[in-house]
Amino acid sequence: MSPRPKIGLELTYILEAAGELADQSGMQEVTLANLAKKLNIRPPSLYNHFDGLGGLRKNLAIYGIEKLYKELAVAAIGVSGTDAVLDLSKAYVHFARQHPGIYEATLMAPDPEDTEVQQAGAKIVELTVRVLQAFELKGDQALHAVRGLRSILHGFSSLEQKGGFKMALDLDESLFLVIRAFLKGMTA
Amino acid sequence: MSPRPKIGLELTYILEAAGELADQSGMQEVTLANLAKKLNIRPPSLYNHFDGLGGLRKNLAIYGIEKLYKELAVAAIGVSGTDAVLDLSKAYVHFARQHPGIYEATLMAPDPEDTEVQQAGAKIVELTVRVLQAFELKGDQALHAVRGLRSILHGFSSLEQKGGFKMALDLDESLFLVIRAFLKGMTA
DNA sequence: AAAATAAAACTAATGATATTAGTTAAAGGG
DNA sequence: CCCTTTAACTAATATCATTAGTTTTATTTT
Repeated sequence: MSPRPKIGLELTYILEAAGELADQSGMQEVTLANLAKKLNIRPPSLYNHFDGLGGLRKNLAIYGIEKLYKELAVAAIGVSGTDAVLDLSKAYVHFARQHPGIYEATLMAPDPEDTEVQQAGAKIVELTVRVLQAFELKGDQALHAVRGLRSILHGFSSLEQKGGFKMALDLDESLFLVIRAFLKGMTA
Repeated sequence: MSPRPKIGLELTYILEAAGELADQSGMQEVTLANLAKKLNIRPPSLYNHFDGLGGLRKNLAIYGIEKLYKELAVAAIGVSGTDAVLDLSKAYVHFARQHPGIYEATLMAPDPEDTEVQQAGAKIVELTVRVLQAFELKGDQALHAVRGLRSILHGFSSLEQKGGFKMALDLDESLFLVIRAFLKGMTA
């Protein structure tokens, strides 16, 4: 009933190529033309794998969010409390530094409200919730704290990437100080 | 020596049109074609005012940063300490909500390292420094704190805009709680 | 007032892009 | 061995940014 399977594998392969393109040259260079050139096929052939440029962006966003989640998940293993949050934070900014294009893609889905995109992001939220559970925040406090931590991590990564931090001041030190202050103030 | 002056005014007028376009339809819709249509001129005519699409993005970024700065500056008048930081934060997210496209443009300069873009951004950094001065942070602490506050404000605004906060939970309450926790932890 | 100048519009043409339509080759299931 | 489906292809179209060269027009200068 179906010849030439391995579609799932093929798509992953294409997304890996797109991810390399993004990391090397930025998201504005991941066009169907450039991606096709890298894969040695003609641009229209890509429509067999996803729905045009928008489809590519959506798939690449999900691919990136899941890739980020995997790295965050291993960073959160075997630690708890403040250390767990710091390790998670370190892993987050490390990912953004090592994969600037993929991280950028993470936020460039044509429709952020799309179910699949939301589901991928929800896993990171859940992970953050678990890591913050050790602080025994009561009621809505826990949910507010998740928003706060995510804001810090995304804001810091995004500003660092866009060259927002000009001072000659250690970046990781800034991050750790902010995270520690946030946790201290949240639990006090 | 010069006919047809008023270039400065013209450019501002064009940027206002581009800003409306951005706020109404998002930055992906601010193309030279769409902008020219809105202004009732032909796309090549825009090259008399700035250097192509990249030039438009750069100018719109500066325009947006300065517009944001003005609103932040008035919000920081007549208040000090925690209240000043909260008012500044409120004004920041309010701007991002009211002008999503212009806020987006703020981060879409072709070269964030560009001198003019950096200078515009520096004014916001200086304002943040002044607002945080009441906390009498010692040494590098003050600089780290500026990075922290900017990370929270940008991260929160960006995630809110991209639909990152799905929980039915008051947004402003989250922001104020995070800011308060950050300040408390920073000064403790 | 007339001429010179410079800004800012225009038309026309080019190249890159995404996209659609319709076609072809090939691999695996029946 | 044939059929079906996948995934490639070619050809054509529309939109976009951009460049080159031209024209209009207002202001400045003579």
